[in-house]
Amino acid sequence: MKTHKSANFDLLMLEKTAEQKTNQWVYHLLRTNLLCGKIAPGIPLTIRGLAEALNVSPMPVREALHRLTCEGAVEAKNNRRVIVPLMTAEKFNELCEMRILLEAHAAENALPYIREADITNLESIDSSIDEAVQRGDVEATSLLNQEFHRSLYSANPFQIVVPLIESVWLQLGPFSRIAISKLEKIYIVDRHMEAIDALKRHNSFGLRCAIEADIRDGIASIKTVEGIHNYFKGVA
Amino acid sequence: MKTHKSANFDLLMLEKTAEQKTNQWVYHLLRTNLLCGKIAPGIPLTIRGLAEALNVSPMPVREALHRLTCEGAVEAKNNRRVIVPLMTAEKFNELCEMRILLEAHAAENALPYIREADITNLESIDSSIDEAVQRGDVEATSLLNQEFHRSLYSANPFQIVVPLIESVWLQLGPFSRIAISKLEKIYIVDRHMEAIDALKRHNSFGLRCAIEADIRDGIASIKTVEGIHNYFKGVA
DNA sequence: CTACTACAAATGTGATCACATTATTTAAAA
DNA sequence: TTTTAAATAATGTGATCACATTTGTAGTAG
Repeated sequence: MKTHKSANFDLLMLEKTAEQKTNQWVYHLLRTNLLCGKIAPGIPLTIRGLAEALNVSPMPVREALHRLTCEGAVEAKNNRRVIVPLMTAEKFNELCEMRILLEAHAAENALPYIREADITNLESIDSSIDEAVQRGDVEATSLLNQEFHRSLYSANPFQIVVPLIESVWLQLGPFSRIAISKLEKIYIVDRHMEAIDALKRHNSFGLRCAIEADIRDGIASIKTVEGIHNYFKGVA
Repeated sequence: MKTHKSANFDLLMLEKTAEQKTNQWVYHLLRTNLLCGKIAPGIPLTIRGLAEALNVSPMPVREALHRLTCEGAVEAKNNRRVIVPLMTAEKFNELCEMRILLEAHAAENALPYIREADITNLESIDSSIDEAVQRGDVEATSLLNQEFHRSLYSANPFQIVVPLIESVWLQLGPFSRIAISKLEKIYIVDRHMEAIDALKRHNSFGLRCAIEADIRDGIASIKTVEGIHNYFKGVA
């Protein structure tokens, strides 16, 4: 029996597919948990603790944590601790501006490559989001929402912006969860529908507006949350 | 005597400072070599080969290569090879657009935080660039040029965009070297001077224009290079 | 001379260990 | 009871090893 420190992480597990290496599995698992806000800011993530919690050797966890660090998802303090970074109001604003800047650009540059199959796919994802919202599944809603955006931007085969966008998402992680959990169903669906309509009409400006509005809706909904200030830095 | 594979990498060495860990040293060394184009696209980078060339154990190289992979500086093929990715015309255009988008934004958001000390620092860097250009030192010019831009954008203490910009730089790495090597001295200095002037006058739009022009000059100079097509994918 | 097969070398991944550094607990003193 | 100091536990880093997979090279058959 390990008498270590009872590393009880409350993680949502993913099954490890056969073709993916252990480090990829660990990376995607941690990443998913960060993106849907399952790991709270401030608590330290340790290599050995996670390794024990996931029943793997420390090595894959080490690589996954390093990768998440360089993507900005977690922060390596100088005192040898890795934590989910605390949010500040200024950083939050910068991240939101960055989302709009990058995603509006990505959407416009994806538009010329959109085919009917892509639109069908997006509509399918959107209806999945609808289901997830109706059954109150916050994690699924958050992840499906990201899949919607990523699928749209990835239609451009020469795109290099998605990794940058995902880095921003990772840094917004815990907050996007709050946003989605408080979000009225109507807003999300509407904006995604607007985006799909713009795609069908090859309307570049309309697409940009829909994406921007979708993001701003999320931001606005965050700011209406009652105890939102408690999630910012400086408050325990 | 190791009879391995004579891993002769032509790297420009950096001295390992006392306070930095081995993996950080390896990372910065490889990064610097990639940024100034010392490592040509296509050739495979191996953990053991680099470890032998740098006289370190494979472990720090492993971490450095993983980090560079997730930053897009090198590409991990599905067969187990890590190479400097080959450039395509479309990808090049996307990267250039991304530079302008991100750096113009970064410059504008840095402007309110610029102090006289920052301007003095930028002028100092600019004169160093001048010296490097005059003595024909391509690597130094490339690195100093990046330092100019990074220093400018980093004036904003809440900035989160510099890591994204650096990722784009890394992906443009080998090409920026070509650009700088062919660049007329006048252009660089002029644009940087324009930027500094705009800073002094707190002229946001002027700053944006100067940065955009600086980037576009670099792109334009690349496109005038004679054998530039040889550096794109598809040509040996 | 070319194409396919088998053997050998090399590679990335994961595991385990040693060590210096840091965090946490325990004990003592005020 | 509070503060300080020593001792103990835990951590990240780097090194080495084992193993499955892939690459590269001879060697053979056609």
